[in-house]
Amino acid sequence: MNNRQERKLLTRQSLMNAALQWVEEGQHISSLSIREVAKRAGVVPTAFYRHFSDVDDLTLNLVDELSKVLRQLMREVRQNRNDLQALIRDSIVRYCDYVANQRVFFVFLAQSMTGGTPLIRQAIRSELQYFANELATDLRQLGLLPNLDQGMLENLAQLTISTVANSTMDLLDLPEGNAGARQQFEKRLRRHLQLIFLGAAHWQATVTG
Amino acid sequence: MNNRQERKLLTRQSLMNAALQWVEEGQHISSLSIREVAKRAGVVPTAFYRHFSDVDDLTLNLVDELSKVLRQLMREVRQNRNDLQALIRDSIVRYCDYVANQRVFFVFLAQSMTGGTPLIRQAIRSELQYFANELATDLRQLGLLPNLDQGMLENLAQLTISTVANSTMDLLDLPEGNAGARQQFEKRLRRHLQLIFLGAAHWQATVTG
DNA sequence: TTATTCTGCGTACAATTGCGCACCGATTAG
DNA sequence: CTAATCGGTGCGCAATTGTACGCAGAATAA
Repeated sequence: MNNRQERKLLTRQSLMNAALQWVEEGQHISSLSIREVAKRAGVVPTAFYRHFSDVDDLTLNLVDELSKVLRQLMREVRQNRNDLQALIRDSIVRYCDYVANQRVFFVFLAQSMTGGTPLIRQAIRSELQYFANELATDLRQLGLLPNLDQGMLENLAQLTISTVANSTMDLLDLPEGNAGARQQFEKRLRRHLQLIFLGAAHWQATVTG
Repeated sequence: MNNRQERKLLTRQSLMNAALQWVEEGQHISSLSIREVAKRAGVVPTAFYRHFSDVDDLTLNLVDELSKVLRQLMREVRQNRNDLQALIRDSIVRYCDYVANQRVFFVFLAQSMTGGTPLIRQAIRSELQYFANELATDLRQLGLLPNLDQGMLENLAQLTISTVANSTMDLLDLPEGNAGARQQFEKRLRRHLQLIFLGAAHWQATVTG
């Protein structure tokens, strides 16, 4: 047979996919049993333990795995532009498209952001912080917002990322195939980001609290 | 014996408290079984069905129940002020205090916001929208931000509410008893809200996208 | 080659699960 | 006072759960 590591990685992927499938059916990952996920992966229950110690462990690895993919997405969404308005608009459109095409993915992450163990939540928080840092770097390089010091730039980036991240569940819950609702959502999110960046553009030492 | 309805309401409360206790122990509400919650409530399993059809039903009622309490809190946090900066600062402090004193409460709501059934998520969304509307009304009455039309005022309120709501999980995950981290959190949230309201103050027809 | 190390399989068992049923005793309605 | 109502009890049963144990056969190491 093939390389043993490959085989192992394959069933590992099967288990992870089975877990995502569970989430896709509207279930919460925490209500997934070892037997159930093993059955869906086409594996005997005890085989599960060759890969993960329990469901929480699987979940944590799933977060790590999906984080890699997310970073790839973020690299694609990043784009050099000088027009902040167009940047906001295009980024939103791209992001929404991606979310729509990778529903399970984001449902799972949204669930885990508030539902997992503290360890899992921490992992997702780190990931969001990573994105915020990348955004802050981009914004600095673009040279817009020269009035912001490093600290405020980071605050701005954090707020931006968390605003987008936390709007994701709303996006996921939109009735599918309803283009109107989708456009309305995008417009609202755009307004929110515009508000934030407008505030950033006017930030001065005036606010000292 | 006492009034029958009172007795019934009492065990109903017991069941709800038992469910919250489950969450308090770090478990997710979706992994709660009827037998478990009944045991904790000091009731036989089948008695559960006299009150709820299943755990989802209990969860939904729990959301409704807690929403009432939340509205009460919000009324307390509301306060007439003319100084926007002080309003932001004080509201944050009050909110954080409340969250710290009612942990389970908010952990449960945060969980359900992303983890529950679509119905439950919808219920929480409605609640947040209610708060946003109240905030919008308040802002209008305060007469600050006369430059915003009704639509943008609602956008501002939505963004504010969701920013606070979504920062709650971060607050809950702060190491307890660490006043420094707590202050740092409050400062960050304050900066975020300041950014938003600064943007609102400068909002004009300039942005038309 | 031989020996070892894996990975998945099958069985097994006690604990827990949802839920149906009959029952009982107190409250309430007539 | 009588009878219906209704919330809680107790039992039972089939299904599902976590996890321990030994086994087999392939990949790897010697």
